[in-house]
Amino acid sequence: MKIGELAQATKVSAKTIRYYENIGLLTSPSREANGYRYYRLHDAKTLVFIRRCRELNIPIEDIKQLVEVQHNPEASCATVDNIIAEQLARVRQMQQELNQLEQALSSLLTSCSSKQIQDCCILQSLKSAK
Amino acid sequence: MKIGELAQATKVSAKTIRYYENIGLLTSPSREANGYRYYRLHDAKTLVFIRRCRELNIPIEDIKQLVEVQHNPEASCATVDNIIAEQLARVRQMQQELNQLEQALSSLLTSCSSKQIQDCCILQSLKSAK
DNA sequence: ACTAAAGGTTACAGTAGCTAGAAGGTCAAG
DNA sequence: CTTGACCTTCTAGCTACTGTAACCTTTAGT
Repeated sequence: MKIGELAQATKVSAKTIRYYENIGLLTSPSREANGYRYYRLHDAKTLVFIRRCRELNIPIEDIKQLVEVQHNPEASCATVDNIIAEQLARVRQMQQELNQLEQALSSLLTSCSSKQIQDCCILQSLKSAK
Repeated sequence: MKIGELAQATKVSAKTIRYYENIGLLTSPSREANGYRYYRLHDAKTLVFIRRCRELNIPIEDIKQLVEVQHNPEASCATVDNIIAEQLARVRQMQQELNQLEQALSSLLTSCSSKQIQDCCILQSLKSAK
């Protein structure tokens, strides 16, 4: 299949597919006589795997490892485990930070009933200490 | 004060201060005879305001508006209100997405007790449809 | 046969918000 | 007089793409 077809099949844009090849996340496919990239079913599978990982916000460098580790089926499962655990920790950290942010912003928003900048409580809050 | 002193006083790195000047978030300060940047108290206040906004993850373009609007104290408060409301909406959106992510990752993590990649349930989950 | 649209190719630049590094000038202390 | 801590400018790198330009190939319609 050509890159456009692969893009449609996997819901990853052609641009992104070329980008993934560029950075070495996808192996370079063979080319047709006209220079067009020619993909097999296997490539589609890999690409869908990659898309799922990206939807989970797993960084590309980690996805590289996940893809590579699948090439030797006797490798230990620990790598996979570690990567997922790390992502989970990252996500939980972000959740905490976002909760604090939500607090701060929503208390800012409820505080101001002024019409003019000079009396704006929001700005006052942002100027003064935490 | 020189840039290093300003950096210490505001807890914004000198590098970042120059960057802010570059992108037009901070106005260019006057220079001493040797070419060093020379800052006043006012600059420190502005910079602290900016730091607080950044801690709330407010994008630089929005902070620009918040800084500018303070120059005419009779302007309407609505701009400020809108910006904060927008940020809050963004944060709440991210909270939702992160919650889903957390769900997905933590259910992945509890699922695998295999030792070898070929039997790894995590990879299996990532390969199959949602 | 001609043409226009829809695909493909490369390469370079831009996004956000910095951070790191190189190569050099200035200043105070020992 | 030299060392070290500052300061200066400029360029490049980070993540994960996306946009744009300039060009080539294939396919469908007239």
